[in-house]
Amino acid sequence: MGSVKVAVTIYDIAREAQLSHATVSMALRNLPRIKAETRERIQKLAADMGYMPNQAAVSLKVGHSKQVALVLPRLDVTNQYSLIETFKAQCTPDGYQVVLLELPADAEGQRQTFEHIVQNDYAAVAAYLSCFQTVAPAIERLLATQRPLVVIGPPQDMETHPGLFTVQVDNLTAVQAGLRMLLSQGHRHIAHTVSGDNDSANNQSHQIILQTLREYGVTDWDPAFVCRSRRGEGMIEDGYRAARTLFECKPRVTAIQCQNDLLAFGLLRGLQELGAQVPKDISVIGSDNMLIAEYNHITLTSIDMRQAESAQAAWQLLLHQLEKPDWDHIPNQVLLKANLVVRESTGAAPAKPFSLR
Amino acid sequence: MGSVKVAVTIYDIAREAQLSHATVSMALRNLPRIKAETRERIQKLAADMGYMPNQAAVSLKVGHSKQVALVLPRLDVTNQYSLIETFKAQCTPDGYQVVLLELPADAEGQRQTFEHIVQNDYAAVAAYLSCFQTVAPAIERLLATQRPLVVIGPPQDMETHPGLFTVQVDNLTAVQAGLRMLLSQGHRHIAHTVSGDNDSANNQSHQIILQTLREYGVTDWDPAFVCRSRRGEGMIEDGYRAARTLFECKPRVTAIQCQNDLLAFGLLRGLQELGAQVPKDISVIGSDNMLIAEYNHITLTSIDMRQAESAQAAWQLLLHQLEKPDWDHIPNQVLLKANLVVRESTGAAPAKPFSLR
DNA sequence: CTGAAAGCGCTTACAG
DNA sequence: CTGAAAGCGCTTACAG
Repeated sequence: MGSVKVAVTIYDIAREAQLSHATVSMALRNLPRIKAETRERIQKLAADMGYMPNQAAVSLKVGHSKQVALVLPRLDVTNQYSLIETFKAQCTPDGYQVVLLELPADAEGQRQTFEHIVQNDYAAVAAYLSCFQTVAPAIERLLATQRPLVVIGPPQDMETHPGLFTVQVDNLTAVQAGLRMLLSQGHRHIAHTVSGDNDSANNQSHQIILQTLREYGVTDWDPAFVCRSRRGEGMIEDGYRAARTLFECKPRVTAIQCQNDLLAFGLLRGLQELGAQVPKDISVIGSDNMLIAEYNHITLTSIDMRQAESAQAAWQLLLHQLEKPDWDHIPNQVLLKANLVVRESTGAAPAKPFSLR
Repeated sequence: MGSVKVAVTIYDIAREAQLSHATVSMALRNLPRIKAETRERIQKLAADMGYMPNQAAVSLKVGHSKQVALVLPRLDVTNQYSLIETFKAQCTPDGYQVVLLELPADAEGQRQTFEHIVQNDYAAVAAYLSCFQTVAPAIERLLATQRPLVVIGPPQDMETHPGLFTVQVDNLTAVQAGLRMLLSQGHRHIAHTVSGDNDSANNQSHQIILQTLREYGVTDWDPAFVCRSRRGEGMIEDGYRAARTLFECKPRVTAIQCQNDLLAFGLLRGLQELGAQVPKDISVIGSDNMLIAEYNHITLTSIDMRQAESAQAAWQLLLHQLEKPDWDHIPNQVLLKANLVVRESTGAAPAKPFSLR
């Protein structure tokens, strides 16, 4: 039988130091009330004994921890890489630990995740969302706990709640810029991937596209290209499959705007296998501007969603609220604009649209 | 002033129900000791009042939570995607919440991360590591807390500790298989990327390569191609830069084995810009078998690190230990073998090695 | 400058 | 079947 080693507590230190546990607590927290000499003695003793504060006890007493939850919808993290990195790089120096939570796709899983957050005393919460509506009930629940909460993401369907901070990344302007570029290059039959999901960001992009096409007099063409798009890496495969379907459903297509770079990568491979050349036969635009977009065989025109800046803004909002809470204030909101990054995958419209065999 | 809303506790429910808080607690935990009628009444009341247990209090009392920490070295998660997904998919049905923690590259950051874990009552911990030595002190610290801990990863430098479970993925055999394939295809001047870091997995791969080359009588060639390789997405860029250097440092090279798919992707782009064709002029092997490897313009030969199976094995070990702890047992260990997946980026050696302009 | 006491919200023996 | 009590490890008024 191994001897059961129990964690050392302030009581153990107190006994050893012949002091009260309250004094030990204060000494460890470096309160000036305690004589410098005693403070040092205790701190040394604590270190020697391998003392580590029990955060559950601290949490229970003070009502919150030094942990910040970063909630992400599926960790298809390549495109969220800089978001996570930047967020972490900001929190750490301020003394907070970042904990990542994946938000499942199903409503029940989302409920559970937010329940977990409510039950554990996170100091603050940042959630990256591509669709607000589905998680609205869960968010509501969190808001009741009076802890700083920021929602980051493109959706324009975000609701304003007192106490809810938002960092919105407007991608509609960039989507429109991409479309206008294509139109100016002679494209008329431009497809836009739409997912079956209730993804508001995607829906809004589509509305803008419809509207812009109309402005340019394109009325005999339905841009909606419905294709399955799982979240996460599976999207690559979905894009791959979509290549063939694209020409079947939209025979005259010469350009396509994808909702995601992963989908675009899969699509590029699919197009290659069909013998369609990019951008000679068909132009492709992605979204998220993953680093790999810049290093692909055919570099990918994409939309930079300003992940790093979002993370920065999000943490600033949270930190401000953590340092001087002000709950009866109008919800604070940061707006960023996504950028179109033009690369090799887009070009002049072909004289004749590509067709299968 | 908004009214300060305090969370509802079992005392609030007790008052409302005219019962003791102990009874409420037991009723909520569904103990059969409490009359079914009262149980239901209380549970309904709790739901109506929006009661949520304070996990800090529970933790403090019972000594651990229902959270499992999954520690990953940098969330360059594309290649860890299936690991995370599989792990989560396993824990959730068993009633555990997975929390992701990123292990920083610096020793101090690693210490902090493990300190955080020790201080918070995670039920169990799984850590994916590519190098054991650097985190050994931090692991030591964790082991003292007597909570199930499993280390997943390729490093063969893992130490055995009582109470430490390991899931080792042997990639050496696959690395060797890749090399032998290249040799059999006529390659002799085969490079292998080595990072400056103290990455034991990488070092061991290199030893195997040296040895295998010697077995095949290749003694006039140093395979070591030192190239910077940051972790995370930056690796793509490092690979891109490496293309030019490769031909400068290793003029007769006809094949290269990369330590990571991201590095390989960057390299492929670099090679393309230099006018080197893959695999006609040079063969490339990656590692991790990211999904995108299969959909690249030139599909990438890579090494499948069996991430999903690792995650599965890891959770099985943890769960077993959580259900019937047995600390005085010899450390349990699972061994998986990585697979070489051959695709388009490798082929017969060229008659004449490629050279810059 | 230090200590005794109360309390954060829960669970679990121990009585009744 | 239910309740009163003790205690998990801390922090923070309140006394001295």
